[in-house]
Amino acid sequence: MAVTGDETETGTSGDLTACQLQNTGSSLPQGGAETSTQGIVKSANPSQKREHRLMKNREAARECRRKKKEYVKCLENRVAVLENQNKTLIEELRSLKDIYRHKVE
DNA sequence: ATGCACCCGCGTCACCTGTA
DNA sequence: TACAGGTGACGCGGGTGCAT
Repeated sequence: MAVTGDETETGTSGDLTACQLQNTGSSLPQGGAETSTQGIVKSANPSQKREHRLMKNREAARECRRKKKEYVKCLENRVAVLENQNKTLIEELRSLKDIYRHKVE
């Protein structure tokens, strides 16, 4: 059979998982005694806490968008690969039908 | 040059979910 | 149960292409 000239095999090929939008789980080391997650002192005043929260969220949003963009790009690549694969298979089917027709004639 | 529509990235808020 | 992180939704400002 051999899908000619295609790097991926038929069906759900391996790199599907490469497009998964997963949590990288930034694994922040839980800080020691007085600090919360990232250096902000637990006893910080409310406005400091708010600033810190906004800053963290800002970064989180940036990262989230970056990952989403990467994910979309990955899906687009996969679409391109599958479209090529589809074309190749259609072509193969066509030539097999041709061969078969000549045999029965 | 200018007005307009469209796109993109950003910051913020609100909500959800997982974890200690 | 409080807290932190991820993400959808919203509004805003700047860049770009196009018609006038």
